[in-house]
Amino acid sequence: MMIKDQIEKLVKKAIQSAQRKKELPKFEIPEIVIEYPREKAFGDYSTNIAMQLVKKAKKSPLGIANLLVTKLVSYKVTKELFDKVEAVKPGFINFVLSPKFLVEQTKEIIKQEEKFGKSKIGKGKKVQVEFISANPTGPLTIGNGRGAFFGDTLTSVLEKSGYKVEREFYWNDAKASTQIRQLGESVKGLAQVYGGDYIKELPKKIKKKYKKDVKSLSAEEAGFYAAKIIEKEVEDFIKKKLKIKFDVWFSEQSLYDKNKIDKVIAVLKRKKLAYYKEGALWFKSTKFKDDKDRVIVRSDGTPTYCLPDMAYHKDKFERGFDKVIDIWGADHAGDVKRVLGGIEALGYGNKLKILIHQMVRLIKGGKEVRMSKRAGIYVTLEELVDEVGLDVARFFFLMNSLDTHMDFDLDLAKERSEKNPVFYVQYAHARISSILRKAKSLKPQAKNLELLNHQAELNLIRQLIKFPEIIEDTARDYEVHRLPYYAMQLATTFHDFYEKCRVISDDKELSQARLALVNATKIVLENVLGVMGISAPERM
RNA sequence: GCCCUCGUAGUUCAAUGGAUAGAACAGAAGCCUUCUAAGCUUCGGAUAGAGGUUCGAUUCCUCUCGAGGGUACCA
Repeated sequence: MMIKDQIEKLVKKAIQSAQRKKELPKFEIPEIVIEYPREKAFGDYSTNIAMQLVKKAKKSPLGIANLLVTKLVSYKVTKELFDKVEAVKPGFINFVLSPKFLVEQTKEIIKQEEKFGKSKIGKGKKVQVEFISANPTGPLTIGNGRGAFFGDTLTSVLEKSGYKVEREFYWNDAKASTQIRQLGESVKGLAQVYGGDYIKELPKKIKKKYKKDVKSLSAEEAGFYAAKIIEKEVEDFIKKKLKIKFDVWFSEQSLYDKNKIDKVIAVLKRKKLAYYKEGALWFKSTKFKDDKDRVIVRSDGTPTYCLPDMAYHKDKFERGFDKVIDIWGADHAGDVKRVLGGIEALGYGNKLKILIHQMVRLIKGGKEVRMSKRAGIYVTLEELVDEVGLDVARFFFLMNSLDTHMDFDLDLAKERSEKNPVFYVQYAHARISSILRKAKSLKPQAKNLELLNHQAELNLIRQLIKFPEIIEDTARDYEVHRLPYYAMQLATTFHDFYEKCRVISDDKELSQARLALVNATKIVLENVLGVMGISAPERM
């Protein structure tokens, strides 16, 4: 059990005990939040429950805190876990972990190795995460980088938390869609909807691979073949350069081929959620909190994108996922209500979670440049990765919360890449590896750990044992940017330990203990970097 | 117009309603005869503005200003 949960339990027990003895009136106990205090002086964990109970208990916050602390310190478990539990104005209860407990945890880390941080909160649950899902009309841009690295890392976090996870990429490759037709027109040279050099190359590639002359193809077919070529290139790029593995590459066209589109229409009609107006078929999405009803089949008989969207999500749920997470850019934020309404209409309730990331603004020479795939103005993700390296690119994007509107300056990114904090974290790992190489004769094992009593040593352990909580919190709230910040904090704590405590010395027993701690740190660093898809170098 | 995000240090970003708002980069000053100085130590520097709710607001509510996105029988 995680230490946070244990504290929560203990506090709850203390409140209940006080209630039984009529020291506190009867009331329903609210959720007990355990947090990390900002200041080290306030201990390792802290709760504000006393202040929350003021109204219910009709007592002063500090009075409640003191009462609870009296109860808490009388418990046997408390004595084992904590050095100090104290009530502090204005009414916080602070917990300081005991060195004994910290040392025990270090053993646990070494024992569990790469399994450290795993939990069972997702046990038995199947989750699908769909991300990137860029249109097959051109290469991935830096804008796609956000969803790419976020999605990849989130799935790793979920896997570590016990979920069975599938990664899926959705290709909007339907011949009936406007963009594929327009792509075809661009390739045939009939229109210039999509620009960029790669468009000019496509007729040759189509000829080579499919033995077709684009001139003899319809716009739809030319677009479809062009899309297939682009898809292949993007898939290779994602696999080889981004090192992201998707389990499923889903084709929108397949929904048409398998008549899944018509089935949605049938369901909506049966549920009386579709109606004809002005020659078009409308979905009554206002019934599901959408701002207005949406056309699903145009008066010319072709479906709008709403329909395949619904069919696609219906298909996902028919595959038996307990939860489906979609990661979209803010340019699709307007579709959220409609899609949620759509799946509710089809009977899949609230199993869908849509995460929106804000756009990446491209800055050049201090000025914003409008990115446009259509106009061929953009920075590709490949350019960025080639320029700064995958580790830097991943860390850079992962550091931002999805809500942040990112300003991206390629020149600045290049200039700053060598100072990217990812190196700071990796350097900690390289230092550790170096120490372990030097100490080959002394095998790092969980021996003499009780000798670890220096503040720098204990602080390091404190950071290490946060890792499972970091993973669990992230699996719950999807705030993935927590990970890089944790990694930096852990590196800082390690570097501090390194400055203050020499690992290999004449004192063999202390050396062994410190080597064990260093080894535990290596394990956690590899874990957190691994989850983020970032390498942990042995040397730098 | 309406809807969704966002506005924090010179810059790029953090901060489940909590205690003295944190980092990194940039700037100033120090630290290598000892396990990697890609490191460590110290200093200066910020919540767009105005109200409100709360014991307590960067966080919640209202308004103003500013930025991005969306508002199609385009995707």
